[in-house]
Amino acid sequence: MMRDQLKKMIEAAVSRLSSSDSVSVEIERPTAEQFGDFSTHVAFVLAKKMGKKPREIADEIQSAFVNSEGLIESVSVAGAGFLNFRIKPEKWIESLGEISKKGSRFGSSEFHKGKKALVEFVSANPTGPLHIGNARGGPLGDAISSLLEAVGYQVTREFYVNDVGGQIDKLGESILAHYQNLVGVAHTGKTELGYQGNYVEDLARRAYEKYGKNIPPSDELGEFGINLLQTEISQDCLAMGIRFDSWVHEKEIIKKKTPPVLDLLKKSGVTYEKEGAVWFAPRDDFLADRECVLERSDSGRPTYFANDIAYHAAKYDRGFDLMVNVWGSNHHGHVPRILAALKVLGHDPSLLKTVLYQYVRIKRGAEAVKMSKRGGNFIVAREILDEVGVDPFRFFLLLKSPEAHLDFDIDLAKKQSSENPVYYVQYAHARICSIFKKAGGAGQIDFDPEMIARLLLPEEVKIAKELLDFPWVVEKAARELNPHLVAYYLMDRTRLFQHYYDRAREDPRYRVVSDDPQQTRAKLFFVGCVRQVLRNGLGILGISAPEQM
RNA sequence: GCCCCUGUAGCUCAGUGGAUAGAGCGUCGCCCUCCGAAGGCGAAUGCGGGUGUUCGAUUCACCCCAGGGGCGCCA
Repeated sequence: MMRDQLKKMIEAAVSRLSSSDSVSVEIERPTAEQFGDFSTHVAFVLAKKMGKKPREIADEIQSAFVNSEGLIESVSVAGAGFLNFRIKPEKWIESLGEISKKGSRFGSSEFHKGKKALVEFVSANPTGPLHIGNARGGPLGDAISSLLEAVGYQVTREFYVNDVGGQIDKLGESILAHYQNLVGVAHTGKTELGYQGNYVEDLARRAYEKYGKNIPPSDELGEFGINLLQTEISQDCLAMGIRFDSWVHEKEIIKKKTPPVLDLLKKSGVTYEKEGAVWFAPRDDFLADRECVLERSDSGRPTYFANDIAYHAAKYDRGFDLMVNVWGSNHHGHVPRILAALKVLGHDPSLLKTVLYQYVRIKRGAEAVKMSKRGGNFIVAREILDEVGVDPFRFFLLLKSPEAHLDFDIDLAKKQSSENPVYYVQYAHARICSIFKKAGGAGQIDFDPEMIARLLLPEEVKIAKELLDFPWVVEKAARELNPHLVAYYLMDRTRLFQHYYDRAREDPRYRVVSDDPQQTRAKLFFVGCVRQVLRNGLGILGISAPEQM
C-alpha cells in the first residue's frame, strides 16, 4: 500500500532520469527517526551504471520526483546519497482503517494464493518419549506453517513416523529384558539392556499387564512399544497446540515407494557396490566424499537414507509447490545427499527447503540442566510443557532464530511479570480488552476521517507506522521461514504501546476513555488496532491472546 | 577423518553491504489520588582476532582463536 505507492513513485522518477534501464527500487526503514519514514539507497545502485556520484544521482531523483498522491511531506537527500521520505502524519492514521477493516486478516496476503506447501516437522522416532530437543521443531514447524498460510499457501502439516529399522528391534530387546526382570526369568535376548531410562521399564510393565506370563517375542514387544510411544508423542503434540494433517509411516514407504526408487537410482548409474553394500555415489564433484549406503551389506535392507529419498520423491509426486523440512541440526549432512538424489530422479531441488535447528539447553535460573540422549537422562518435553504452560513453552522456543543454540530458562518462563516476554505481550492485549470493557463493552470501531485530528500525538503516529509494518514483517518471516521475527516484532511494539498507555497518567490527551465522546471513539479505534495486530501476531505463533489474565 | 552452528552490553539474545548497532534480564535511582503496578520513566556498558572483496564490512570471503553439536551401512 503505502510502501508500494512510494516504490512506484520512486521508480517513475528514476525512469525519467534514465529511460534505458529500470532498476527495482528497494524501500527500507531508516536506522534513525530523523531520516524520515522510508529511505532508499537506489542512488548507490545506479552510481556504477551511470558513472556518477551517488549524491548527484540522488539530487536528480529528488528533482524528478512527483508527489502524485499528496502522500509525501518531504523528500531529502542525506549522507553519501540516501533518499529519505517522510509521509504526512495524517496519512498514517488514515491507513489504520485498513487494520480494522481487515481484522484478523490484517497481515495476511494472497501472494501465494493457489499454491500448496508441505511442512514436515517433529518426526521424532517413536523409540522414546518426545524430548525437548525434538520438541523445538514443534512450535517452529507449526509457526512456519502458519506463516506460509498467512502469505496464501494451502499448508499440509506432516509428521513422518520412523517405524522401521534397527532402533525398533533394539527397543523390543530392551522391553524384553525389563519384562524378564519383572517376571523373574533369565534373559534370553542380548544381556545388554540397550535403551535406558524409566520409560522402558514402564513399557515393560504395561506389556506385562497385557500379556501376563506369556512373554511375546521381542519384535512383537517392539511393535507394542512404538505404538504406545507414538500415541504419546501425538498427544504431546496436541498439548503443544499442534495438529498434524498427515502422518506418513516409513513402513508404508519401504513397502511401496522405496523399491522403485532404488531401481531408478541403480539404472541412473549413481550407485555401486562396495563391501557388500549398495552405495549412492553420483559422479558429482560436490558429493565426492559424501557417498552413503542405500542397502545394507548384512541384510540387504534399505537404509533410512534410501527410504528418505523415496519419501521425498513421493512428496514431489504429491504436487507441492513448496516443501519445508524442519529438522534437528544433526541432519545437516543428510540434506545435500537427499537433494542430490532428488536431482538424479529428475526433481527440482529448489522446491525443498530445510530449516535446521540447533538443540535446546534447559536452564533453571543460572544452572544448566545436563542432558544426554545416549545416557537416557534426556529431558522429556512434556515435563517442561506441563511445568511452564503451553504459551510460554511455544514462545520461548520461537524466540531465537533456528540456527542459534537456545537456552530455555524455566524459571523465567514461569514468571508472571514483565520479565517474561510472553506475559508482557499478553498483558498488553488483556489491558486493551479491559479498556474496551471500561468503555462499556464496545467492539472494534471502524475508521472515520473525523478521528484523524484526535490521533496525531507523536506516539500515535509512531505506533501507526509500526502497526502498518506488520504485513511486511509477516512476509519477510515467511520468506525466511523464521517465526522469531514475529516474536520480536510483538515484543517491540508492545513496549511502544505500554509507554503510550502510561502517558495518560499525567496527560489527559492520552486517555482513551474520557468525557469527550469523540476522543473516546477515536482512541478506542486506535487501541483496537493495536489489539488486532497483537492478536494476529500471537495467532501466527500459536499463542493465545487472553481477554483477561 | 569429515561436517554444521555460534562468538555483539555483566547475562540471554536481536539486527544490518551503508547514515548515531538494539531489546529483555541484571544493576542503580525514581513513579500507584491514575483506562489493569501482571505496569512505567531515567542512567551505564559492546560487534573474538587478522587478511581480503567493496566507494563503504559488525554484515560477504578466507584464515586463526574460543565455545557448542553432529556424521562415518542408527533413524
